[in-house]
Amino acid sequence: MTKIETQSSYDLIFKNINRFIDLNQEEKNLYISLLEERKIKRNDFLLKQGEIAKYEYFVTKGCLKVYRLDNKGSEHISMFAIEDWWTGDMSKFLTQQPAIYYIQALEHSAVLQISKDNFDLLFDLIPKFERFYRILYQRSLVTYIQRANHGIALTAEERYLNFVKKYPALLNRISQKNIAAYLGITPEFLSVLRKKLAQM
Amino acid sequence: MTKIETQSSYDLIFKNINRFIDLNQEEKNLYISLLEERKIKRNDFLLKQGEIAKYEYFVTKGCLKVYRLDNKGSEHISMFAIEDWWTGDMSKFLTQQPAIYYIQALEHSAVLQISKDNFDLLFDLIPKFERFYRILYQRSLVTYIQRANHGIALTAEERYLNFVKKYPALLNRISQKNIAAYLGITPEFLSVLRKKLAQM
DNA sequence: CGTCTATTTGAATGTACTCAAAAGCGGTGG
DNA sequence: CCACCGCTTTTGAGTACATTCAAATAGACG
Repeated sequence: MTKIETQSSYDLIFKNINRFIDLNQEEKNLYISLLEERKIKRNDFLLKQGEIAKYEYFVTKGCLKVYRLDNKGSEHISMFAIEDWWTGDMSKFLTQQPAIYYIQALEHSAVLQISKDNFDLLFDLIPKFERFYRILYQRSLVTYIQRANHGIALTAEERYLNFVKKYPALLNRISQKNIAAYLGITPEFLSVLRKKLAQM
Repeated sequence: MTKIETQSSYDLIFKNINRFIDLNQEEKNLYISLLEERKIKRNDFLLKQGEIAKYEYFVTKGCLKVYRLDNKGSEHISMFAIEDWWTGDMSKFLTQQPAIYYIQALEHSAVLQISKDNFDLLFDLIPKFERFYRILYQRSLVTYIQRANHGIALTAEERYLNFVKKYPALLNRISQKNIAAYLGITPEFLSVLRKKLAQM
């Protein structure tokens, strides 16, 4: 039973990787040997600000938020990560410095994590992964360029409508407070917006 | 004379690429054969919204802005690109669809451009470039994640101060109108902010 | 030098925030 | 499985940040 579950979490990550590169069984086994499984209970942290960002994560179950606190103590969510998403504090993972982000579970969750050492090793052992990450980062970049532009160009209402359209599955899974922190507005104002939009 | 100038524009791009990978002379020659040189006069366009985004660009001289127009006709600048920077409309370059961005020269400029066909070919001919772009995109991603967070978390004043700190060289090179369009504020309000900051 | 665009200044307006308090909902322990 | 406690959401009043529109001044390029 445990074995079947384990197998299925690897199935998910290989299906993800297989979008861009093909791995043979030997390469898959090698890759698995570089990963660690980890379960996180609701509200627990995968990473806290100030800790060294030792790992990058692939979510196999549940839902997490990546956020930071500004100097006034307000929370700003950088991304939500659900099943089949990659996450981490990339800037500090690369340099192995203290993280500026918190990563917290919004539901009971499970991830596969890879350490910086193994990440570096990966490219030597299986050079194909250069291609995988090249394409993965390319796509992420497109998303973040758009998000950056939306942040400065759209009103709160337009950003909310865009979120609803882009991530309908997250709407019923994430609290309004967290959605507000993702959109960069107060929960009170999101409440006002939703009321107004419902009346239209 | 022309030959020396040509040589120096390639020097710049190889110095840039050499940050992450080493190329031998044969590989360099092959790479050069995939590039095209192009000069753009001040105010002319490298790309316009609606045109197919055929190329990615490396700036060897001058300064360009990448921007889009919203439904009200307001300009939103995604990035400035000066010497030694890569630019283009990445999302539409990858899919070879009509561009959503304009790319316009703010000064008389020169670029090296690579077509999508040659870009795809590049990874087959010189697989090392997977690594180069993996690292390049990784770093760009860090910048854009931060820019996305700043857009929703910081006030206009904080974003301006951050710009001044991060890109001091661009301050004396780019008009306030364009800086305002980059920061997502009106030129009038930037003028007010600067006056206030000067008095402090 | 002249023209066109950028910048400054000010008044009125709109968008989003803060603070406070009430109502609603959901997870946890019993 | 239910009831309670704590957190989330709603609602409202007052305020701050940033925009719009208009007009005057300054500055840059051909």
